[in-house]
Amino acid sequence: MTSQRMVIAQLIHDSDDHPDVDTIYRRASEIDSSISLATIYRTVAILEEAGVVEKLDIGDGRARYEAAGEHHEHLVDVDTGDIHEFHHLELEALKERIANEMGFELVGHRLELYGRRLASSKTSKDTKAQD
Amino acid sequence: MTSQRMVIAQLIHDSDDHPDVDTIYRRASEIDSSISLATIYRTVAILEEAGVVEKLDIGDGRARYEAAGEHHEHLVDVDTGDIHEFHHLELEALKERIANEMGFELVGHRLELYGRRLASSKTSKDTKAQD
DNA sequence: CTAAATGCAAAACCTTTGCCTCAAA
DNA sequence: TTTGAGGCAAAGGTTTTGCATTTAG
Repeated sequence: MTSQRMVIAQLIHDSDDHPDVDTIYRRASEIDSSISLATIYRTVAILEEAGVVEKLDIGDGRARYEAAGEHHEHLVDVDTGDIHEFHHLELEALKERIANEMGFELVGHRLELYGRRLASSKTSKDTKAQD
Repeated sequence: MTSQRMVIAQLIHDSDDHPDVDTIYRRASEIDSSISLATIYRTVAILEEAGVVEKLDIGDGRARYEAAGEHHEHLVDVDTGDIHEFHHLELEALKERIANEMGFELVGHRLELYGRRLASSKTSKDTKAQD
């Protein structure tokens, strides 16, 4: 509705990395220098609530955000901090099945793999699992 | 080595829930009222480093700890906040395989499922997946 | 015009750290 | 005694909030 909100939503949508709030703040400031940190926090909360963005927690103590959409998982390169996305149907199904086996309906999940690049794949920076 | 450290280690080992630092602090205080919060933080960090306890992050902004040992995953009941543990070999293998497919050696992972108890299982409070 | 959103600054939370004291070996 | 651990309180980093002001509809 407001211009700030559009700037922030657009910005997250255009980001193909996984910016934390401070990064979003800095990028938003370049577009509208009057935007405040508080607005970033309030807006990402609203956007998340609305299902427009998704919060990501890779365990470094601050929230990251990405555009919502095709749900994918994240593999964090422990040496570089790079986040690689992947999508795995078998995994999706398995999570669901496990929840059901335990008597639950799966309403959400959080998964991050932490890995170190194998020597044999050092040459390919963009190896992806089935996607 | 010190009495405080033993109290804390013992306490976490005896807890079958997943206490956060403040809870550990309160429980430890009952045993030794002179223990300080700083010591809890320093000690859990050391115990984690030593592989004696494991840090758990269920996304509520504070760290929880449990005794290390058989690695299991957690399913959080979104209605009650209860944490249910499960162990699933197929999942273990799949995570490893996905990392490898992406050219990584899996060095860690984090998984939580968030679920709502199915009506059909409302009677059983202790349903477990294969374990 | 009216309600909602923003900015600013203060506060709330969890966690870490400096420094001096105390305890273990 | 000597080194490491603990207590206390202050500081750090991230996120939230109160309140007055501005903006959208």
